[in-house]
This record gives sequence, structure tokens and C-alpha cells, in this order.
Amino acid sequence: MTGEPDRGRSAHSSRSLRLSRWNNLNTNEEIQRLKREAVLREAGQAFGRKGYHNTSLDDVARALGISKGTLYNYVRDKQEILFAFHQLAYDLSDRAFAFGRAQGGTGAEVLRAILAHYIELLTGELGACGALMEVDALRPEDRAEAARRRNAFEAAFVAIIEDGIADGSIRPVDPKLAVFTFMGAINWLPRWYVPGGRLTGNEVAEQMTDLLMSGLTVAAARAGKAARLPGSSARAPAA
Amino acid sequence: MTGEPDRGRSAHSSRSLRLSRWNNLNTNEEIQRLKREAVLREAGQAFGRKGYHNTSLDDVARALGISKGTLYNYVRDKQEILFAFHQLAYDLSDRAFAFGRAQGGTGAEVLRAILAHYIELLTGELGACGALMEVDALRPEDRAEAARRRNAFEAAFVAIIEDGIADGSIRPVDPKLAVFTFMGAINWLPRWYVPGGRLTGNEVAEQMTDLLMSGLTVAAARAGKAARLPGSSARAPAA
DNA sequence: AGGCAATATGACTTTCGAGTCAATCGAATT
DNA sequence: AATTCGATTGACTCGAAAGTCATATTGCCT
Repeated sequence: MTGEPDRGRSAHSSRSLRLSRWNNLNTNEEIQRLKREAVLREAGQAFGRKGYHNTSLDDVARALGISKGTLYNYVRDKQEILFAFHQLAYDLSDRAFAFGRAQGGTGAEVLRAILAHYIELLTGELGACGALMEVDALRPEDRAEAARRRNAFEAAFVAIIEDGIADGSIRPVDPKLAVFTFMGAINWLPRWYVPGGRLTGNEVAEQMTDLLMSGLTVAAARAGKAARLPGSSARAPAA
Repeated sequence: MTGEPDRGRSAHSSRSLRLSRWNNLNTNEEIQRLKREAVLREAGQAFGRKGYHNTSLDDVARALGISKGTLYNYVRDKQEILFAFHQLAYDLSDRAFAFGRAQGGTGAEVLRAILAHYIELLTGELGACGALMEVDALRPEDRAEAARRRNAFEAAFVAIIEDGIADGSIRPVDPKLAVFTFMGAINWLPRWYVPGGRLTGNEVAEQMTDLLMSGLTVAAARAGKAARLPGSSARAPAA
């Protein structure tokens, strides 16, 4: 984002390496940005797992092996961190929408692509969707921007659903209700998804999308896109 | 819940009526309970709308037209309020499960009944589902009980889905992922549902359930139970 | 080696809201 | 009207966490 990332000056590992996730850096003036990102990453993880208000910046600092004072060299305050994640979440959704629209197809196909892409991106940035639960803790100035982007996001989401209804690929539902329902499902992610766990981000994305698009009932199966599951016969437990 | 509500002694409006939602009461010893419920109701509304941590008990007291000190005559502390809503949410889910099981039918039918019933109950108790977002703020002793009930709830939910898969009424999905997805959708309710708004609680319950059971795509429509919507022809906007 | 600039520290101040309590109020009873 | 006792008040304490800053440390450069 800040012009050239100042490449070169690579083999230079004579730095201290004292701290767990700190200080294994490359160049000297990008350090600021990288450290800031480390703070954001750690904070985001904690926000997603425990919630914004249940996470103190002392906690975050301790997790990084630094002191809180140091942390404040890289972020202005706690609310700035929260706002950064709001921005990130909406940046990711913009990417997902661009991706889905580029795919083309029926409304249902576009929506499926958007959802899968968005969910997969979010599994890599759990702090982002965790942050969306905390609109009220934002700084008042930031809240307006967050509201603007949320409204744009919801409107785009509604529009895609309406497209799908118009072209017959989505059945007539209340688009707003569908958007809220889906957003809830997605924003809940950080409360149960653990990155190294049973399911990969990609699996979660595929399966959740499938669930949201096709529901649970049998007649619904695979109306959206091509088959994905390898063995699709019911693996019924002994009844 | 506490035996007879002591009917009679009705025309007795000589009470003070000073406060907006306070003090228009019937008998004299049930007052405690009613006032407590008023506190819980008001707090729950605020928790659902703004979140637990963004709601001060001063806010709640002011909304009721009383002082914070008075409020503490009816609840022990803020965490007790939160726990009360956890209990309420799980009580409602128990009722929903009992209702659904009593209906009988295939797994999908039972699940549909449970979901619709649960969602409708929750639209009347938004504080309850808002509270479920705040496990970490519970008193440590209460957290164990909350976790116990959450686990029981999730297990029952998973079991119903597995029943449905076994009897062929639900397609093979990852039951846990489905539960988490649904829980997210439901717990997000208080962030957008407004009681006197465009949709009634019953409408939200029906439509959300339909969405969760059948998804968005056309092939999915109405696989669960009998038809419900009166005019089910597509009301597509002018294409 | 020595000096310097950037970075880190931890003890400090500040803020906010939970929870308390002595004083006050008010309504039923005598 | 006076008494009484529970209900109510609002000013108080207290604790936790945000945010600050003078000092110490680090590592780079000559």
C-alpha cells in the first residue's frame, strides 16, 4: 500500500530474535508496518476468541511478549484496532463480490461464489468477522464509515439475491431476512472455528456455502453448481 | 411460575404511578418478582441491542426511571442478569425441543418444528439470544453451568440432524457445522430484528426456518413440511 | 569504543462503570 | 398525626483496564 516495499537488503539476519513472535524481520523501515500487523493479528485473534471487551491490551501485549507501552507505538488506541478490522472485513467482502461477479452466471451461482470466497477469506482473518459484532464500541467518527460500508455491503448482497430471484435461480424469499440470516451465520465463525482444527478454512467455506444455498433437506441437494462431495451416498448410522 | 398470581384486589389504582414502567402493580408481595422482571426485560433489550458490555446498569436504571441503587434491590449484580438470560435461552430451547419431538415425523420435520418454535420464542426474548454471545463475561461458577447446557443443546441438535440423515429426510452434511451455522444465524437476531417492525416474530421464525431448512436455490423449495405461504408464486420484480 | 536515535519499559494517571450504603422518602397502620 | 419499615436515592468507593511518559535499553554507525 505504501509504494515500493523496499526490496533488497535481504540476507541480514543479525537481528536479536529475543521475542517469540517479534523481531525476526527483514528490512529496517518496513519493520513498523510488520510490527503493527503483528499487533493487529494477535489482537484480532483474541477479539475473535474472547470478544473485544474481554480482551485487554495487556493480554495482547503479553501474548506478543512485549509491554503495553510498546504496543502503543504501533496503534493509536484500542478502538483503532477495532476499526482496522471493520475495514478489513469490508475489504474482504469487496474482494469476494468482485470475484463472484467476475465468475458470472445466474444470481445463485454468483452468490454461491461470493459466499464461498468471503467465508474462506474470513477463516484466515477471524478478527475481522469478530469485530463486526462490535459496532457500538467504535469511535463515533469511525462508526459512520463502518455504517456506510455495512449498508453498501447489505445492499449489494440484497441486489444479488434479487437478481437471482429475477432470473429464477433463487426462489422468492425476503432478501433482507436472508442477508441477516447469512451474516449471522458468518459472523459467528470465530466462536467455533479453530484454524488448525478438524476442518480447513476451505472446507468450512464450501460446506457452509452449500448449507446456506441448499439448506438441509434432501430435495435441496446440489441445485447450485456442479457436484463437489466425493461420495454423496448417505452414510446412515445403524438405525 | 410461583403458584397462584393472587388474582382479585383489582380496582385499586390509588398507587403512585410516578414512574414510566414502574409501579403500576397489583398485589404487594408479588411486586418484588414483577419489578425484577422489569429490570431483566429492560436490561435484556439493551443487551440485545447494544451488547452486554456497552450497556451500563445506569443506562438500564435510567430507562426504567429508577436509580441504579434501586436496581440492585432486584438483582445481585450485572453478571446475574446475564446468567438469567443464559438460563432463559436454554429453557426456551428445551421447550422448543419438547415441542418438536412431540410433533413427531421425520428428522427434518422435527427439526423444522424445533427451529421455528425456538426462533419464535426468541423473538420475544431478544435478551436471551443476545446473552448467548457473552459467555466470557459470566461469573466463573455460572460459566460451567452455561457450558453444560450449551453442550447438551448442541448434542441434542446434532442428534436430531443425525436422525434426519439416518431416515433420509436430511441430506448428509456435517452436523456440527450445521449446528454452528444455525446458531450463528439465530444468535444474530437481536442485532437486526425490531419487535414492532416490518416482520412479526412468527413471520421471522417461519421464513428463517424455511431458509435454513431449504436454502435459497429453487430446487430446494418446500421439501420439509406442508405448504405454508398463502400465495407462493414468484413475485419477481420487473426484470 | 562511544555516541546517538529509535525502541521498549513499567510505573504512573485517568476514566469509567460496577457495586455500596447512610440518609431520605413514602405509604400503610394505628 | 405519628410511627414504622421497606423502598429509594445519589454520592461514595473500588477495581480494572485504557492510555501516558520519563527513563532505560538496544543496536547501528562512525
